[in-house]
Amino acid sequence: MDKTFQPGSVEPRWRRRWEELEIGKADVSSPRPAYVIALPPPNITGALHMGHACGFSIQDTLCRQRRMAGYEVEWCPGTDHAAIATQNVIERQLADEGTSKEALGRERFQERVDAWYEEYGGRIYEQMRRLGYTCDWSRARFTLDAAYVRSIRVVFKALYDEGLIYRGPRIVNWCPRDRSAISDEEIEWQEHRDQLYYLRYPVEGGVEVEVATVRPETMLGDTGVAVAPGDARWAALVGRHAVLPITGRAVPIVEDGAVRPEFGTGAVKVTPAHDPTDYEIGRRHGLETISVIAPDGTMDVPSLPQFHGLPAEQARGAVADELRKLGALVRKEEYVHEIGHCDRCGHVLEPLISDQWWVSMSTLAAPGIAAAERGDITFHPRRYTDVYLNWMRNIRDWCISRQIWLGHAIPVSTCANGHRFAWVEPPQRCHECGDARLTNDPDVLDTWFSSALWPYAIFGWPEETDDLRRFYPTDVLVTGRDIIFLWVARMIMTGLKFTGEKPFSQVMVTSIIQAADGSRMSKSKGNVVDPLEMVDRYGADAVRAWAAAVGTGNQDVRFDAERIEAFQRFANKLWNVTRFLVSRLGESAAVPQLDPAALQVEDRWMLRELARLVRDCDSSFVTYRFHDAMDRLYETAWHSYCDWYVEMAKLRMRDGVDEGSRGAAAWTAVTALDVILRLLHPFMPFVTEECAQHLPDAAPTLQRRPWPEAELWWTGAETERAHEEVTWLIDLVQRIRSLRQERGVATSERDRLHVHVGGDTDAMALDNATRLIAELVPATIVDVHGNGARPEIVVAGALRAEVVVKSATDVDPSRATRRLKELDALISRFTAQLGTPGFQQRAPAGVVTDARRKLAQAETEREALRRSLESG
RNA sequence: GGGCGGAUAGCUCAGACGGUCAGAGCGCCUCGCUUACACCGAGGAGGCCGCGGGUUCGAUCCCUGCUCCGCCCA
Repeated sequence: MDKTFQPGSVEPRWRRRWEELEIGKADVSSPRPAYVIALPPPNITGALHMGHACGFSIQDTLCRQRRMAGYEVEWCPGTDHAAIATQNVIERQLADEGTSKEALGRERFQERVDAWYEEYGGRIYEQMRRLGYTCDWSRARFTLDAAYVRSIRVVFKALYDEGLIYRGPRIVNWCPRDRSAISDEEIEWQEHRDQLYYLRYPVEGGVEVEVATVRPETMLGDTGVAVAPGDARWAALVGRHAVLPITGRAVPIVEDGAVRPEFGTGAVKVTPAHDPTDYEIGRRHGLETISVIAPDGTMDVPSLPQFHGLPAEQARGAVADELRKLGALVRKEEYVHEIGHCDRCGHVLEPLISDQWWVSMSTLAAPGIAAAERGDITFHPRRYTDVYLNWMRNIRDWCISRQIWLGHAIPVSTCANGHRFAWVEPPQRCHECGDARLTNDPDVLDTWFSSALWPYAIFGWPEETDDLRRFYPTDVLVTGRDIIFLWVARMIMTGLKFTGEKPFSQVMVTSIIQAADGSRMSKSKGNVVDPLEMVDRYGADAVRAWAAAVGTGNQDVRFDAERIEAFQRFANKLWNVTRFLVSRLGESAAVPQLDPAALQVEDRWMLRELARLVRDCDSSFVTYRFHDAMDRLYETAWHSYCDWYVEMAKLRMRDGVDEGSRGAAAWTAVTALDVILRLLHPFMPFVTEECAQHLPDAAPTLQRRPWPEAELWWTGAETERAHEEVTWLIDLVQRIRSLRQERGVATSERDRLHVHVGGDTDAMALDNATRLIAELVPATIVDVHGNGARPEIVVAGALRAEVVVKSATDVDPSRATRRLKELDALISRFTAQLGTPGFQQRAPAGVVTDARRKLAQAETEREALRRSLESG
């Protein structure tokens, strides 16, 4: 065995083994209970990022644990066609080649897309394998698979025929670069420093109204002026008309609650065609909607050639100049505000009126709200239930059409006679009149529309497949909170609607991984961390353990590679303690038969620690708090097991000691390590497999070993007693070590320390305590009485040690004095607490007796210390 | 404008029926290459648990106000 754990050489071997054994492949006909996770499909052409590494690692951990616990696990992987992102990439390529998709035509464009998928599709699967994920690759799905496309059309047609999908003109967030609508959830807000322009419009009757705007160019499309209801500054003007400069249009002045009186002058221009709030105001007051910006983001005002065709941003200055000439521009001031950007391409969004397809959401939302309210679907951490419900209760209709070429065509045709209908199979004739002259809708569906069916469409819905019967509904969905609305809510709504069942019962929301400075990781900022680079540097186990440790908390995390490095060391620690056992017991030796009578207190202490660890891990899986599990595993494996148990049992594992005692130590050491490795395996699969392989009775993979359970006797009364006393002993050893170092005794000097151990113990014979102390401190134990030295008293629980360091003349009372001060503080604290009026009556009995016991203990120790000081 | 979350050791973060719960990792200081591990071991320093009120026998934890910092929605 190598002296250090080498992830680079170990990992490929185990990945192969798992593939050969088809660990991830689910058997649809097995009698075991099913446990199912649908992987949130990453972009097929994308690369794994830290967010994936975090969420996917957590899913693999869940799956590995359930396999060990006896479930038939189906973790269905898949990829998403990410329409806009992919189209952007290919359009850039075409531009580099000096051509465009329009020049290519739809068919040849599609060929380019297919070639791109061919080349890059599945690359992300390879990356996932590097991290040891055990998805069921045999069932991998892609959102453009023929069967999947059919599922989408079935859903679309059903919603359409029911009247829940409609088409109509509305204001949408429009991306001029993608030439497509974008849903509310896909907007990225960024702060901009702009100018706030104050404009003066003449009002009928010789007065004026002054409005403030950051977009003077849109005034060409103004159809009103609005003020807050009851605003005294403008009340006199309400109901009259303002006359717009440049266009000369007369527009009404109205009162509307959406106007914030503190903004600008309290009066605002209203451009219903180019601002969502103005659109609403316009609707409320019956204002005209005049569009002045084209879908490409340029001004569309043929009657004003000086502005027509200018990009809106340029037109802003031009219009402002003209207004200045007309004396309508009062002043400008700097103004900071947030502007929506397309989260796919980053371009500034332009609110525009356009014809789009919509899903009416309120009827779909109601069952989704009820399911969460009833607790049929629960979120972890719990607070996300409220986030979800809040959004669902205020849900707005969903714009599902996108004006791009790539993706699922909207399955709607219109015949020459004007009949419009939705279809599942591409039609030859009109469903109503049979006319063969059909026009297909040119738009495609929002990618999230297809994702909304993911948990059941992957198993073949609407066909009644075996997979669907066996694996749906799924158990848990693991994802980041940024797509609770985009995706989770929509899966719940369509799942309930079309399968009659909730698509999953648990939603596990993982932390978002931020850059080290707390900003968002993004390619454009150049601050992304590549998970594979982390795997290369620290090993896959370290990256996965990190994911568990940071991924399930309540908070977002700032990325810190040192945290990963800590788990690399942990893997090495496990490796080395295994190496140590193997060196003492021999490679693949049989597990020694246990003779319970030969168990020592430290063995029982370790078993009790193990029992607690098993219990804590189990509860962490129930509550989805993996950071707790990781914490406990790290602590128990490293500190309880390596630092204390193995050190205590070391002597007994040498040759030539009593066979019974040696056997009990070996049994306990192997049992404990085996349990730790199995508990840790879902989190750190590689190192645990590799270590377990060197232990007796190795299985081909830990995935075929059962999830550990604590034996009842590990927590029996005898074990409890032993555990308590060994805990005292550990405390005592730490105090003696501390004392020694304060006196400048080198760690390696054992001959100069003299200790006499006394006290009242039940489970532990004093000579046994003496043996352990000698080993652990380490020290040579002699009875200090009668040699003239003045001992210092160290107390822990019922154990007491009289310690002489170096010669008697060296004794420095400062330590004892300091400890006395601590004890005094402690004693006065408990005395005060016990003496507080009401405490003894009102506090729970346990707290009171606890306080009394601790007070008594502190007093005992103080007495002992005082005596030792006085005797000197 | 509305809603949510956060503020704990130098850094990154845990924390609990309200009662030795003030913790971990990293960093720092002092020892030590003791036959598993220097990717290590031993010891140690370091915190008015953001600020002000309130509830309580008792508050870092509950309530309230404030100050900063994020995120979401409009």
